[in-house]
Amino acid sequence: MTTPATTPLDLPDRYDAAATEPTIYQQWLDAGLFSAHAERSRRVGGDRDPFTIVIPPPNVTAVLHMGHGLDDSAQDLLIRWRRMAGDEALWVPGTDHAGIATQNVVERLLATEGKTRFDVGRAAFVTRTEEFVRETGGVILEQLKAIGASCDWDRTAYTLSPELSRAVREAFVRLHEAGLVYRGHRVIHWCPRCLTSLSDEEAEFEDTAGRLYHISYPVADDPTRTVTVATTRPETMLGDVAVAVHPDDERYRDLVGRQVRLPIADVLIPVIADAYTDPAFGTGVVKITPAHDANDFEVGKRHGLAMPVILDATGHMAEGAEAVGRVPAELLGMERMAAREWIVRRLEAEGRLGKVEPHQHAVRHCYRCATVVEPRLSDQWFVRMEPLARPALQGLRDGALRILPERHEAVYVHWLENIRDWNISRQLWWGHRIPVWYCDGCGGTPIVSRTDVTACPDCQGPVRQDEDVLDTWFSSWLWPISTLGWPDKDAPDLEAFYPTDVLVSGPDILFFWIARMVMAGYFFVGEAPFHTVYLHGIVRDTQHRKMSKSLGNGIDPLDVVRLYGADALRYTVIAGMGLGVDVMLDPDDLEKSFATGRNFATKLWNIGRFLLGNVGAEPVRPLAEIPAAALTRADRWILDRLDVAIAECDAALGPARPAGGRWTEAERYVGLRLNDYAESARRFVWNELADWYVESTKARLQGGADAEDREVARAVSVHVFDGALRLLHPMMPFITEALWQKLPGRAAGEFLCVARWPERRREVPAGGGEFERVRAVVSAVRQVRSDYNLAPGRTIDVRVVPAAGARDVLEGEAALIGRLARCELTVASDAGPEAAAHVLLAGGDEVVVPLAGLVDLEKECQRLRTELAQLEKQLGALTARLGNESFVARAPAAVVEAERQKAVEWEARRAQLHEKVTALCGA
RNA sequence: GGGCGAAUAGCUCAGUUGGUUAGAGCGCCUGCCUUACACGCAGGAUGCCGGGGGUUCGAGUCCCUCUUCGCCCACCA
Repeated sequence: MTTPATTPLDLPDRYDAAATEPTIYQQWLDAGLFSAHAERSRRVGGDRDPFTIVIPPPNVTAVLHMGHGLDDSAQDLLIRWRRMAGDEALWVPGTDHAGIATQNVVERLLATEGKTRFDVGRAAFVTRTEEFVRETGGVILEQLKAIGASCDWDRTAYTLSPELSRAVREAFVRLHEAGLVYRGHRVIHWCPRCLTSLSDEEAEFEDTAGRLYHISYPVADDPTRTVTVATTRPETMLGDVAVAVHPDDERYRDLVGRQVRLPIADVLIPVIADAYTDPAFGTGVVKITPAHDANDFEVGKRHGLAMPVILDATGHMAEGAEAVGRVPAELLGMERMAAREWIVRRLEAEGRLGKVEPHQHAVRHCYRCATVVEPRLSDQWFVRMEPLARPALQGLRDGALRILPERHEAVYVHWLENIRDWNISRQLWWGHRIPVWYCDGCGGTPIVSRTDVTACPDCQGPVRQDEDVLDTWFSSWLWPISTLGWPDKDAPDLEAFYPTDVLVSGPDILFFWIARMVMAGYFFVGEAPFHTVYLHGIVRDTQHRKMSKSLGNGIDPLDVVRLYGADALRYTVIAGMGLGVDVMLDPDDLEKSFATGRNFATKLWNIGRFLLGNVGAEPVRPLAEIPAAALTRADRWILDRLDVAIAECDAALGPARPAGGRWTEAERYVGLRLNDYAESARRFVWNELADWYVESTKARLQGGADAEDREVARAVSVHVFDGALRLLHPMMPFITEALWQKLPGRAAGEFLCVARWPERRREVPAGGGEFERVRAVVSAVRQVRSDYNLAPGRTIDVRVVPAAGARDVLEGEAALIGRLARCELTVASDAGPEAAAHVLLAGGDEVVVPLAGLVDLEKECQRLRTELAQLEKQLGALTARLGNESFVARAPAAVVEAERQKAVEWEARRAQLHEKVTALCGA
């Protein structure tokens, strides 16, 4: 190894992410760079636009997985971008107490001790859970630091904190005061394992292969007749109170009003007519079980039917209210699936079982434990959603709110337009206790209160609080307002930072969380909580399966950080993050999955090592002080390319906020193309800065032949590398910060993290400029070298015959071309007679590589003839198009003009090629 | 059952309102340890843009249809 272990600037020859990243992160923290200052917000008289993101709060007991890695990388990118752009950037971190999820975890812990939560009791269980959260919770927030998340940790929130709990109570009470919270008695989704009710969203459909059982019920007053019902759930039949047919169904019209005998339970139930029945499905007769099916419940209400309960909370057979005598003794206490088997066998024995068909249907499952949900009749608290949905819909239509990708807007609208009331009570112990108290003494109306109630206001007697807790999402939907200080009306953060800006999330919680936040924002504060919803894709494995713990196909982001660094992780996921497109990673090959990011980080490091090492520590001259004439063609080119890169990155990231407060049609779906941003920045750094500018500047920086020119090269090099680091910083914060701080002229305590986002020096004119000519000649020579297998070390003679007006450029850059292409370049007036390889460039320059003994004239002619034939074909098509009157008349003038110009160029090139072929190869 | 989306190089995906010879990363092939980088450099190959039909001067892009896949929603037991 000839390279010294370290350069004078102390840049190791291999970037050590593991050693660098924690140090840098600590520097940012120590400097307080992530802390937002409310008073700087323009909304309260400051001079900065606020830019706020609230993190989708992970479950407090969660550990970081790749989904977070993606989600939080995107958020950090946006926050860092805006921070650099001069906004007062606030990223609010925090966690969610996650009612069912956390309770389940602690219950599993108790189970290892052979106990249930009922053994320890409510108070002790809650204490135990609090301890568990205190000990193990919040790990994920520490892990976020490892990936560089620039959250304002002083504002870390927790849905079950006293502050946020106060917001939850306030919200409940206000909704109640507005008549939007009510107690409802109806069939809801019940998880017999979690022992709680669930909202519609929490009871997820899953296609399941079931069976459709046909059961015949004898008609009571006609022993010769039976009616056959079809059901997927025979175990519920003991709760039947009727069978229903469609009012217009001729087959059963005469039976309506008569009775049938319910097998096994042996009770008489009526045949009723109800339009709910679909005559085309099954037999056209449906059994009605109001206590165990939401639809049947509605039918039961319409017909004033009894609602016998035959399953208990745990999903075991029981005789509840109005069901006494219906369930045979052997069945009592039997689990529902076993009961199904038992009943089917019994029906078969009694000759009541008809055909049993395989039946594919959607069955609801608990979203936390995947247990089949049991519809259950019970009393729950509900939120009337329709009034809340209206402004949320209007906000989207008005452009106060946009959702990217666009297609999700339709999903959002459809859900809100068909919104159903929200069951917010959970029969859990972990969560916000519902702020309702009952007085058993006087039995008056329930007391809904912001503060704890200790005695009945009417009779002074004892009161008891509602046993239930609120749905976890009832605290989550307040997140953008509660974390900023609501319900304090004059909370400084609320005034300075609300509404927030972008909400970043996967599409899976659009209904659970995002749409509800919008509703809460409008209802409680009167404004949408953010103007942009950015929905990214899901992380999947190579078989396109969602990464999950149970499948064991997950990737631990911390493994990736340890192996390749946070920057590599971030770059990889962001470069792969098309708008709304899933990101595919291979959990079995981290090397391959993250090579993109790791390779790019290494490249960047090496550019830095070279440039910083050769530029030295002396401050460079400001670009503005360098006369234009002192800039080389390469200098001008790379400065232009930087401007192009800045323009492309700005365009890809898009408008930070709607210019006029509302999204206009023109800008509504623009921006947040994170992968485009990544690609533009990468292309500039790698394919332009490293491949061309650094290569072409080596001699100027190292040679020292011309001290004045070296200063120019130093200044331009530092300027463009600085620009590159700024462009990359939101995506790769650590390595860019490490390099940036070593740029010459940096004072101690300066941070890229808060340096200004780059701005273009000028509009970049169209056309490649003179340096493009240099690049084309170099590429042509390299191609010839490769075609003829010339050893890289061998310097060859090359002649170039310039196009009209290009002589100065080529003569001026002959030395540079010679270095880049390893050749002795002479500018000639004609190609010369001997055997040589010829490349005719698009700009009209001709590169001639005489290679005595190597060049095969036949081959050269073949190549040139092929090229000529191809060009003639294309030119023919172009000429035909231009000769087409319809085209000329109907195509936009600019298009026609462009085609004309192209035709002129092609014709010139054709002539040149033709001449070359004639001269070289004869007719 | 309803709605939405996707189908482009071996793989993952770009391709903006129709307008040059359809691009990138990874992979692959050839040659190189050229004193920043082999996690690299230089060069290269690979596409009936899912099938069919239509609109248009012009279609990967718009319309219809078929096929395949995916997602969301849904009270047919």
